[in-house]
Amino acid sequence: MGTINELSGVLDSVPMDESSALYESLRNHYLFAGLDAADFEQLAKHITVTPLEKGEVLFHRGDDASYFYFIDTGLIELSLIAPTGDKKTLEVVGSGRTFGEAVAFMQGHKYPVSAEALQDSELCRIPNATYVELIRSNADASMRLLADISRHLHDRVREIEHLTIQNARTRLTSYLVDHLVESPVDDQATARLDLPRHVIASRLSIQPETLSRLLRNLTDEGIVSVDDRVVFIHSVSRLRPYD
Amino acid sequence: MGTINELSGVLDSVPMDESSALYESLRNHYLFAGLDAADFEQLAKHITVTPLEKGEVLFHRGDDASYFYFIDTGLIELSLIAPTGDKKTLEVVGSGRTFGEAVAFMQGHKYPVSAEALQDSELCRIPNATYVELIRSNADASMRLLADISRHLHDRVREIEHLTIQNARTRLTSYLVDHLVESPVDDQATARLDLPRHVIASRLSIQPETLSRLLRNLTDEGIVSVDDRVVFIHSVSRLRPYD
DNA sequence: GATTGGCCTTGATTCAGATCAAGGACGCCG
DNA sequence: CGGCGTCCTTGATCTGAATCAAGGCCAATC
Repeated sequence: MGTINELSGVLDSVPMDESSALYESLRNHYLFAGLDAADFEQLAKHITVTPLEKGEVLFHRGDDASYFYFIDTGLIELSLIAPTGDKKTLEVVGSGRTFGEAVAFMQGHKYPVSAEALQDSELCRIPNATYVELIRSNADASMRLLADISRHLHDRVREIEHLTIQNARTRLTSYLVDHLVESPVDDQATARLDLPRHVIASRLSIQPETLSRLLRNLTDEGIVSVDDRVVFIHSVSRLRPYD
Repeated sequence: MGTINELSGVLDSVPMDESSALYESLRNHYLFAGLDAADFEQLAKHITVTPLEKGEVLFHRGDDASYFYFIDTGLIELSLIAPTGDKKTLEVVGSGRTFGEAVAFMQGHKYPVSAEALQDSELCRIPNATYVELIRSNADASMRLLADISRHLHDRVREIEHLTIQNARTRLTSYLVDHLVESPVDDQATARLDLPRHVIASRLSIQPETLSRLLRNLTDEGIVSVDDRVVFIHSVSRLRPYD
């Protein structure tokens, strides 16, 4: 697994093409939609596009944070890493989403998590300082950013809840209902496990072996059927008895 | 343990006295310091003062959130409560601090935690809507609020780190060094356990029995001495070998 | 077709921390 | 003084999930 830092990454990065589809999708992202055209154009001048290969680390926890990122294509894992090497995946972020934007306002300006590519990816690198300057004078964008960061905060509170007052099995069943391909019909539904098992296990704060055993238990109890990455849920209500 | 809701609480609440020391301490709080005098005066008209007795619940997780709070005196516990009745204390907030301010920007406007008084307390109730309206037109206050909520977010990430890649003993030693009465001298220091043991245990996501045993282990190993609420640390470096 | 390596599952065992049960130690109140 | 409630500690036992160890499955490569 290679490691790059933000500086070396700059070597591969190029200015963003101002007439690209990427430019438009950034423009429409809710963190930028509140900016007026002139402001956004100004910001765009400072945005560069960088590729990141699968397995490469964009930044480590504790690195100085001068940028946040928008994912054009690919998949980025945000995680905490113990001195022992154990890893806890906090979040996996995909195309069209941003990560690292909350760090711009933290004292110290260090990333609180590490970021690694789970797939070959294309990222837009947005300088914190420029963005902060712009939204300072833009109430609409400020409000959107406040809502965005508040949502992150709420997500973390839910995560802590799962970790402390729920057990591994409940975390898995929550994960399953959060990943349904469509709404349940007739108390039945299908979930897709679109990530490697070990990444899902880390997200749930369990070992891959435990994930395997829990899925087996649910299968043995006749609650689900597992076929590779597809989990067919025979009874959502039996899967989640306390809803 | 009594339970009130925000509505019934209103009965006891009174408008804030505009020439009180309380008015000044609110004025100087960083969430309000960014407002100009006229704006703050406007906001103050909507702020009321409410007493809360020890054991009373101010709001439950899931309640509609229309207010956030500033603590004049007292101690408020913010917690998650499982259907089984198990409780996880997320944070204990004391005089001069606010809680619930991030909720104003969340979709749904529900409190993600419950709030209960650990001591008789005096709170200022600040209406979200009024505050949000004011900071919308105040870049400085917006930036402070962004920093505030980002710090909360960072705290939660650290909490998750403690819960997932550290064990109970490490959580306790972290708690101890976070609660030193002054900086270590000569590798020695003193920590105060200012909360009831069961509240500390909940904050650390362990049982009171486990807390007791861990303190005993540290004592047996000669690393600390415990005298009621005071923990004397004979060797900070032995307490925290990985710093 | 054999070999290698990545990924996942399965079984056996261990362990950290919870739970259950039984006392202290203290303050408070009659 | 004795009784009582609250809070904390201690010991014995249990258990959910981790760890250790082995093997299965499949795709890529030679």
